[in-house]
Amino acid sequence: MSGGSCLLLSEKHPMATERYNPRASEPKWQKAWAEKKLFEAHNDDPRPKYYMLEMFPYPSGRIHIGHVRNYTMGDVVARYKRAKGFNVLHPIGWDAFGLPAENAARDNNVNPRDWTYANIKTMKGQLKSMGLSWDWAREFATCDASYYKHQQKMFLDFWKAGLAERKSAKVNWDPVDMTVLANEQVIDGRGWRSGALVEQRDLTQWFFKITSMAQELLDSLSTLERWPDKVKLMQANWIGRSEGLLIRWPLAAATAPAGERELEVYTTRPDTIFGASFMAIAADHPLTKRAAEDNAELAAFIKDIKRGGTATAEIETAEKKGFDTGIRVVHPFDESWTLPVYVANFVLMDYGTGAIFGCPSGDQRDLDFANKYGLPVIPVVMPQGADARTFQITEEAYTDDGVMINSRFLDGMTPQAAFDEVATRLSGIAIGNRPQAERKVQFRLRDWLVSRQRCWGAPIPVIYCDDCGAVPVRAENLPVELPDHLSFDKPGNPLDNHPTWKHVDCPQCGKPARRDTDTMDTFVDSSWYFARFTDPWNEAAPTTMAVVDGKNGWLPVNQYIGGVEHAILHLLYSRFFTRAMKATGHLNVVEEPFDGLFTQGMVVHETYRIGSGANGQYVTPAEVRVDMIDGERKAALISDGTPVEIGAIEKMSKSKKNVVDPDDILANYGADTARWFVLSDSPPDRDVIWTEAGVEGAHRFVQRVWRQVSEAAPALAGVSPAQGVSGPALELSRMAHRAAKQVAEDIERIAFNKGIARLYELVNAIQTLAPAGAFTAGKSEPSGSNVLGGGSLNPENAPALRQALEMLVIMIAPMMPHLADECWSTLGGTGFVAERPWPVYDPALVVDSEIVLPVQVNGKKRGDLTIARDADQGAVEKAVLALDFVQKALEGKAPRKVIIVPQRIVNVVA
RNA sequence: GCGGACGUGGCGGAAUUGGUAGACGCAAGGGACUUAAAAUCCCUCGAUCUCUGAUCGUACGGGUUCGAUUCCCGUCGUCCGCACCA
Repeated sequence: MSGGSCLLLSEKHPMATERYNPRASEPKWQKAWAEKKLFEAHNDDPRPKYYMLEMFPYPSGRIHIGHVRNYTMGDVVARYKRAKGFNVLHPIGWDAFGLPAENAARDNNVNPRDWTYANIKTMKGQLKSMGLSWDWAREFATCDASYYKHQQKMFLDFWKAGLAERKSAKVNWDPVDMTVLANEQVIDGRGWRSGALVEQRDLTQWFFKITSMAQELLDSLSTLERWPDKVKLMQANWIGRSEGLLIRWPLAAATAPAGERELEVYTTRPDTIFGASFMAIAADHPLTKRAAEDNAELAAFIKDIKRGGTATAEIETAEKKGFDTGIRVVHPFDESWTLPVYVANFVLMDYGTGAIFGCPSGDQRDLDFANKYGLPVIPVVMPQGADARTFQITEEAYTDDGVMINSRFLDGMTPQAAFDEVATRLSGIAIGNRPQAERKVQFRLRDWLVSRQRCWGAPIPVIYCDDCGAVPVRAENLPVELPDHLSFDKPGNPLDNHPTWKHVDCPQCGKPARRDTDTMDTFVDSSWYFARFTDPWNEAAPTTMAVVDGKNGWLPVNQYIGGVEHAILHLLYSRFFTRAMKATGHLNVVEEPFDGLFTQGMVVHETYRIGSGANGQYVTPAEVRVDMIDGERKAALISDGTPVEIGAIEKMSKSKKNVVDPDDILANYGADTARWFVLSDSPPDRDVIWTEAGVEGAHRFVQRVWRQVSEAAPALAGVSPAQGVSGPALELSRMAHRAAKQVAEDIERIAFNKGIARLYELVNAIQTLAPAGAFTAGKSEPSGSNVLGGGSLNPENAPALRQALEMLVIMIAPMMPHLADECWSTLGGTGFVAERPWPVYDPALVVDSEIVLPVQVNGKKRGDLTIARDADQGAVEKAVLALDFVQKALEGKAPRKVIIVPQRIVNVVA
């Protein structure tokens, strides 16, 4: 066992059959498929449509093993669906805008465009060697002007429709990437790409109004039956709906700054209103600003918490701090009850109203705050059955359901009833022209900030004129193309620094004006590419209404496959974009872009390290050999035998060096072996551990199939396939037909590992019933248990063997398409396997006429009963009670009960 | 802190609605073939014991059931998402 090179393919064999050589075979078939345009879909093909899509790659330079797994899975589904008679659309393109190109451009003094297209060329070559059944005729990159032109058109359409707007807001600023980020792109307070602590800045930027669809995006999750629950839950949490009450608290006149009358708060727990003991408002709250005008101490406090609070991450860990403004509010249900108003560092200005009422007994954070500042703690909800007179809250808030106490007219109610009672009463009281409280649904979701201060993206097609303001670029002037030359000499956005690009005349008045030098978030590019694939040739419009969706259209994507890391960002944005496209006339009916979603696991690998601690150095699997020494796996450097420590199994990463290069695998073993390996063993949604031994196992299987087929082929020349009727031929047909049924079901359910196990079983059975080698070598063993007779293939059995092998070849084709075609042509088949339909199984062959029923006594298996499949319950019971071990267990007594689960099991209760 | 998922041999994992636990693969051990190696083929492979059989066994402790890997309650552990969201 080693992680190093492999010589398998260069070995010479004196045996009759040559080893299968993927290096010769795979390019041959890839070329033949391309020439036949086998995988190009036609929009006017009358067969039922099936749209199979994998998340398209970013052209980083080289493919990684995760691509191999993702695209193999999609290819299995695409090839299978073709065999099932569908007109399959299986396109590929490039998510080609983004920061790595800019960084490469800056560091190596190249044009980001050249860098990107060179990478695409390299990766395209690599991916083509995998034999994926993609429709390359529809390929595009999002950095093609012919693509982003339409995106710019849709941006303007969204603007016109009120789905995009320019507004000033507090935004996340990434100080390393020097750009703003959307909320979704801030992870643990850091930029999703740079990892830098994100700062808050007030800027005027473009937003897509995704919040206007918050309710709809939430509700429609329940219609996505073929999405993982996990992803739906993550989206639901992200949208973060809550139901509450907006309550206006009058300020006590003597304590309020001049002109200030009330404080409006949002709460989801109005039932706890009699447990309120303080109000807390954000540092940015207007009332805070008023209060600080003549309170230097407060002003200093605000300055202090704002300094600590520029970075989101710091807010999260900061100690809870408050400052009593001296302002008092009056309790809505008791004019004589006033509560202090604090400025607190834990209250966020951009959620709710930026103000809360604190109920210490029902909220841990409020309790901590109250204990710190000596504020009252009044229990208002207690568990069922507790004693209201003695129930107390000291260190731990009570947040569960229960009974209302210490709450006057709410006492004895459930919190839910109390919620409604408070809502009803306060809604009925008017202050000025408005009720004192109203029900309000609040979302956590914020609008999608799409402006980026970057040069390698789709330009925002807006011109700013001193007189006319923000003016859309005229449709006939689209696309707004990026300039050919970009200079990274100066800091900041090269588009902004460009000497001429931004200077244009106002489309409205003709006066000199300036372009928007921001580009769109690259997640905009990937929010509609799936729609563009349906007709990438349309120059006039983003989509062609006749084919994009609806009766004769492609969308929604039937099966989408990609990484779970896009569970929120890409998938939520795409769902919004699809709705926005429908609203602006770019789609007919579809609102959900992806009917079926599958999130595949990662490819992980052991790590290898020399030395430990700070001196430890990771080494690549290719440099290491692993041997079994005294039952223990030991690793050492191949070069000089230096001992190497075997570390944890982790996601492949450059820093841990636990990467395997797909190119090496493809060169050593071929695409089919790589494809087969990434599909076997682990369920597709879980991580798969890459091991050299596993790859070699996959390669052994490739050779086994080849040997089986190629050695039987001469004996099968001129034989027509047919089902076997008896003996080993019948058994062979049973196995093949059963596999045809099961493998299809497994692929439909995206359980490729199980389908592969079935195929192993089938090959094992074929090998037992028709031993390879017997056809060519003179040393066969004639036997009644296989299809041979007298040392060669019994002619009576030949049709069944031919059928089983043909079925096998068609069934392995989705996973190992090159080997399948090589086998197919060796068997004398015409055309390509990809043109063959999926084998139809004979239902009579997949059920046995006799079944083996396990027999339990008192729930423990004691033996089997072989009986006719259609035997009735009475016959089964009789036969069971006659069994030796049952008789013995019953000791002559009658059974208390006999439970017969038809076709499954019998349990005798003694 | 909140929400969710998961826990099965030496390893990856099967077991479709509660019905034979360990399919299939990997690793390991033994054998055949070979001058030798590779390749290939055959056999063994959850644990224990009084070994032609029996007992135990799906993280741990309970429960429901004729029957539990599967359902319920509790404990422990691992992973993921969100996180001062009022």
